[in-house]
Amino acid sequence: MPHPAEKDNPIAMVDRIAAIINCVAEQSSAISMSEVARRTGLPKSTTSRIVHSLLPHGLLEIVDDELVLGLRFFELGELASRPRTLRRLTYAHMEGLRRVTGNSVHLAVLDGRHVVYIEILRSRATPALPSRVGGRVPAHATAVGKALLAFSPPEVTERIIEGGLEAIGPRTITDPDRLRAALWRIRASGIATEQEESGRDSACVAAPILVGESHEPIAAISVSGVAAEMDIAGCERAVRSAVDALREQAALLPRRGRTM
Amino acid sequence: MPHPAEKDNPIAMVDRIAAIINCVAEQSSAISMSEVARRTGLPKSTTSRIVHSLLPHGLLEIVDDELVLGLRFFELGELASRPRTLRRLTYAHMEGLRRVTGNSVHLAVLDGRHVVYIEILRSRATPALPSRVGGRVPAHATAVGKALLAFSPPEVTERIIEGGLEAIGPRTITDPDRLRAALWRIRASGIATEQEESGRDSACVAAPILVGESHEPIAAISVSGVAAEMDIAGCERAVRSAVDALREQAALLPRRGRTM
DNA sequence: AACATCCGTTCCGCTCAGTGAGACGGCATC
DNA sequence: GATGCCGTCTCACTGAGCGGAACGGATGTT
Repeated sequence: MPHPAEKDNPIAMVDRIAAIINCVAEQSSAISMSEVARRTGLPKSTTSRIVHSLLPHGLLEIVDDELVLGLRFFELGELASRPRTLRRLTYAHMEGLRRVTGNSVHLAVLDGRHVVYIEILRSRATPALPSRVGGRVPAHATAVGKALLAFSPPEVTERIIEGGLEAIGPRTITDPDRLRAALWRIRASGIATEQEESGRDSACVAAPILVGESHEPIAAISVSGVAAEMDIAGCERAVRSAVDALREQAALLPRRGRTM
Repeated sequence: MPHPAEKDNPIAMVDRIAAIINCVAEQSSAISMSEVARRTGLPKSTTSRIVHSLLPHGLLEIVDDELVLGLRFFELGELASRPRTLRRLTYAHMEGLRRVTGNSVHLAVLDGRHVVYIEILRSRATPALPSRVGGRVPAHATAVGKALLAFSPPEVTERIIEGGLEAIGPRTITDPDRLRAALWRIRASGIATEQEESGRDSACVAAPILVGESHEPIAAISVSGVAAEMDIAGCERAVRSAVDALREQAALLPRRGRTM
């Protein structure tokens, strides 16, 4: 669930369509129409009608009498400008970080209470990471997320804290005041770290890419690896120099979009 | 325009939504709301209302008071199962083709009268290709497209021919009977070639990935490069052995989805 | 200053697009 | 042949969505 559907939407139809698409998307494999109807709470006849309206646009497809996301999403995903330009402009620096540190490098943006991974460069030294391009993880439980939250407007962070801090790793920060303190220190140092907060044995060093006079955090870059094997200080220096270099391209970097 | 919107849709709302999204997608940069209203022919008030319903779902974003595709499309694009499994299963063979031939390798599927590129491995020998992952090109003008059409049901091909054969390269086949003859030969040989049909100096050798007893063409792989420098016969052999190897994974390969 | 555009948003009475309970036919499984 | 689940279709009802018009703001023009 990306956005908590804030207010009452003037067009209920859009919410129904989104519910169906999200339902199909959440399912890793295919899903039957009745199952979609059951999970969304929509009547079967309504579900059937909407699904058949989405098919000719390529937004959904039927494979073996079951629903999957359509090819059109693949196309539109490649056209989405923000992730694409972000990828393009940061790629060289990410590749450099991987080479220098020998660890995996992540690029993520903040979206509601989650971070979404835009690009991941994997290293042999840090295999089997659960992260996935396009994947979504609670922001407070990752270094990139904390880096972004630390420089976001306070009300954004508070809203997330109020929503509850779910533990996803052995040492995820779940106490509001501990998180506030951590964010404060990150805001002072410009660097966020994480150890076993997002998963067992994980460690991560991240920094936000800040642009403009308002220091808007448009994305964050991290270096992550196995906790015991990482040179934290070295990674900090490397990440810091990468985001500093990126600030010089600030004019080209895509701003965060409003979604409300 | 992906699909010609075949029949009258029972839900007009979906068509409006799709029209707006397609309009934003076609624009490489951002686009104003009034401009969307103008191009789609929708009233301004209607456009405004629908756009504001799409925002909270992350399907659209507002950047500098202009519309762009939302982050959600990026996420959903990465989740679309057909392109993703196709990519994963063919990657090793594509990489092998690039190594052996030294040229660029394309993977594409048929969608209506176009092919959509699912994966592209570029080679230094063939720079500056206009093709793009997620990009869309008229099927009859490319080797991959002809490979797919040759093994598609005749009515599919005839529908495309009836729609007119647009020229996009110096030697694009625009005559219906010449195309029918070409497809016939491709169907016999299992290999499609192309020289300056999709662009100046381009040359391409493609073969369809056929699965099942019905020989359903789920995708096609091609090797492309500069016309004058290519070893056509060598590429044919290489491509043929790649798709033959892929047929053995037939059970894992994703079927084409129905969209009607 | 006054005027002219063009922008996006909001208002509000009308109406037809979309609803959804229920019936239906098909296809397994018991 | 009975039961259960599937997806589709029908159809009378109604309220969700429509869209012309008015509005307020930003920007440019004379």
